[in-house]
Order: sequence, then C-alpha cells, then structure tokens
Amino acid sequence: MRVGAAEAVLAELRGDIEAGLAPVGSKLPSEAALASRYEVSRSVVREALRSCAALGLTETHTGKGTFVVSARVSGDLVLGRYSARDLTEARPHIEVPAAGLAAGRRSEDDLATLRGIIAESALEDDPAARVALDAAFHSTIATASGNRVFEDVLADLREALAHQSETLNLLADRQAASDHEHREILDAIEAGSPERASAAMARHLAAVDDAVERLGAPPLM
Amino acid sequence: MRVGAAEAVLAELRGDIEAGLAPVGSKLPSEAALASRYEVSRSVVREALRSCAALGLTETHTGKGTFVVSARVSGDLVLGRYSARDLTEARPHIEVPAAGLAAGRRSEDDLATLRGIIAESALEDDPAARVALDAAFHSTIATASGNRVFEDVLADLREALAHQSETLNLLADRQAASDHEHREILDAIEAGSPERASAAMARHLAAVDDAVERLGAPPLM
DNA sequence: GGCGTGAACCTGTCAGACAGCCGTACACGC
DNA sequence: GCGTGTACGGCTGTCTGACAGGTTCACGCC
Repeated sequence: MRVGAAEAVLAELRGDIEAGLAPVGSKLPSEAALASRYEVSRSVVREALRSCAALGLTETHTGKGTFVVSARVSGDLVLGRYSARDLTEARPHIEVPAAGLAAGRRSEDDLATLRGIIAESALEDDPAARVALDAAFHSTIATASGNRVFEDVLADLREALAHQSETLNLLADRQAASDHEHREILDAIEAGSPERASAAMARHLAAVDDAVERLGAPPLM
Repeated sequence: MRVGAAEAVLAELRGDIEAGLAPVGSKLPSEAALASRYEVSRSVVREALRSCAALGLTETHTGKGTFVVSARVSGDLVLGRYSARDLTEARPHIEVPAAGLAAGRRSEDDLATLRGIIAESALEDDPAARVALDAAFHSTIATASGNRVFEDVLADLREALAHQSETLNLLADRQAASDHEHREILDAIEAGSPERASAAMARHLAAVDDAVERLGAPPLM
C-alpha cells in the first residue's frame, strides 16, 4: 500500500495524455487494467480518473470505458461556453498585443518554428491540415509573446473555436491571402517591430472576420 | 445503491461551496459524515472530493480533513502561475476593452451596482474592505461588458492578483484618487461612451501601476 | 441472412478493514 | 507548577471482494 499513490497515478495519466501518448479520442485501458499496470487498487485508479474528468481531460461512460477528450486541461473556458460573438470580440484584444510582444521578445527558436509552419502551409492542400497549421502559427505567436496569460487565454479561445469547425472549408479559398498575411506578421516579428506586428495581426484578423462574414458563417480562426 | 450518486454528491458539494454555505477556509465534514449525510458510501464521497480538489475548490490533508480553498472553479489560471509582469502586462488589454463594451451595453442593474460600490467605498475606511470593493467594481464592469470571455479571464486574473496582497496596504493612500477614477469610469459608462470609458479605465490602470511602481511593490489591482 | 440470446467486459457502487497522520488530553516525571 | 511524553480518537489513504447494470459482440437458432 503506497501512500500518495493516487496523486502519482494522476500525474502519470495526465502526463501521458498531455504528451500525446493517449491521443484525443482514444480509449484508456480499463480501470482494472490500469490498476494492475500501476500496481494499485481500482479505488486509486478511479479517484485519479475522477480528477482527470474534473480537469476536462477525459470522459468515462458506464460500460464502455474512459476516453480522452482533450490533451490539455482547459480551465474554466469550456467548449461551447462562449458565443461566436464573444469570441470574435475578444480575440483581437488578445492576439494583437500578443503579436506586438512577440516582436519585442522573439527568440530564434520561435522564428524558426513560424518559418517552418508558413513553408509547410504553402505546400499543403488538405484543408484540415491547413487549419491545424494555422492554429499552430497563432499559438506559436502566443508562446513567443513570452506572457503566459496571453498564451493560456489564447489556447482556451482556440480550443473553443475549434468546435465551430463547420466553417473550416468555407475558408479554403482564403488560403493564399492567409499565407500572405501570416508572412507579413512573421516579417514584422523578425524585424522586431511591435507596431508593425500588431498592425499586421490586426489586419489579418479583420480580413478573416470579413471573409467569414461574407460567407455568412460563424467565425473561425 | 443509487447510480449517478457521485455526480449528485459533487454537484451538492460544489453548490454549497459556490453559494458560500461552506466559506473559504472552513473545514468540510469528514468523509464518513458526508457519506452518512448523503446516504452513499465513502468511496462515492471520496471521488466527489477528488473532483472538487481537481477543480481547485478544496484541498484535503491526511489526518486533518478537507478544507475549502476557493469558492469558484479557477480554470487553468492557478494561483501564482503568472508572474507579476505577465499580469500587469495583460490586464489593460482585457479591462480597457471591457470598459468600452460595458459603456455600449450597460444595463440599469449594472449601473446601480457600480453606483452602490462607489458610494460604499467613499464611506469605508478599512483597507481590506476597500480592496474587496475595488475588486467588486472591476468585476462588475467585466460582467457589464456582456462578454463572458472578458468576464472569465478577468475573474481569473483577479484571483491571481489577490494573492499578492502584501501590496494592499501600500495603496491605501490612493483611496481618494482611486475613488475619483472609478467615478470617471462610471460616468463614461452611464453616458454610453465606449471611447471615454476605455480611456478612463486606461488612465485608472496606468495610475495604479504608477503608484505601485513608485512604491517599488508588485502590482495589485 | 436476420435476429435474439447470452457471455464477457466494463463502469458504478457498496461494505468492511487496516495503516498512517494529526491533534488533544491525560498522566507521568521533574 | 510545568513541561514532556504517551496513548487515544478521529481522519484520510488504500486495499479487497462483491454485486448491479450498461455495452458489445459472437454464437446459434430460425
């Protein structure tokens, strides 16, 4: 009987999920299997799984098992909690200053990542993959801002937005435009100009919003 | 054996805590007592408490019991997770637009609340009580913005800020100035002018930051 | 082939038990 | 009188074994 086992199991599970070892959508082993793997009783496993569920990482269904529903703990900002209007309204206030900060604090690593994403995006035709790359671009900028508040808030917003994926395909024709705007943002960040970076990000967001509105669809990225 | 009991117990506990029936700092009844009160087994109570803990509402200490540590689920933004710099940097980008939105969407209820807070603050001498009123003022504006994103983010930021309470007393001499600035913000909101409201909020935050910096202390409200 | 039945597996809950931590109160020694 | 130490009761942490009820799938019957 190891005291503290429950926390250890929780840490283990959470680590696996956040590291992607248990991808979103996958099914975790049964409680009994986990208990035997970690050499603890099923009670301990159940309490750990309860914590995972409370953190929004997993959902467990009677008779079926427990499934990974998110790879990161999404705090208070739960899916669908925000209206499209709220999201559209809030996003510029987070992303624009984040781009400005990124320009002031850019690291070579972040720049390399951004360049890589843009290059990859130019070659990519699959709309779903392009959406993922767009998400990666924006989230890298949040990281590059060096401010965890922006980083976290943006991650939550993006997660909420990801569930309005019906809009995705409608934006396929913006591919070239979006690539160009991303390029401008990256240029400004590379140049170390917060003003230009903020302005470029603001233009990009406005352009996306415009396109979405023209299409009469809920907002997306 | 009632199936779904665990969720019911969790809802009950969470409701009590959020409603203030179990104030922050208080000790919950023992697991055995809760089990008997809700007529479930201790396993069920333990799993519910695990969820509460994962949500950040409670902490349980071996041999002592479980204690309420927060009255609201604080998402990802956990105490101390953000540096003072991050918070100071992010706050204006949230609060300033929130004030602008509040001016555009103000309701009579919100206005009445804000007026009440200002009136109360003028009469209040106790620094701790004034801090609470200040928090209430800013959080009411977030509510009045009509945007849940701002509302939630601000609630989290405020919670994080609340733990830098050493700074509190240092700002006592700003009482009159702060009251005046709050008044200006309220005036602008009452007038329905987003520009004036945003500007007034920006001035207020800048003034507070200035005062804090002059005192050489970490930022607060 | 279609359909129903049952077995296998899974989660949800229960009851009882014991180990270890914590605070307190009582008794002992100084 | 005072301080120390010890024993005790209460609490959490974990374990074990059991049963109910949901889910899935394969087998066998029609």
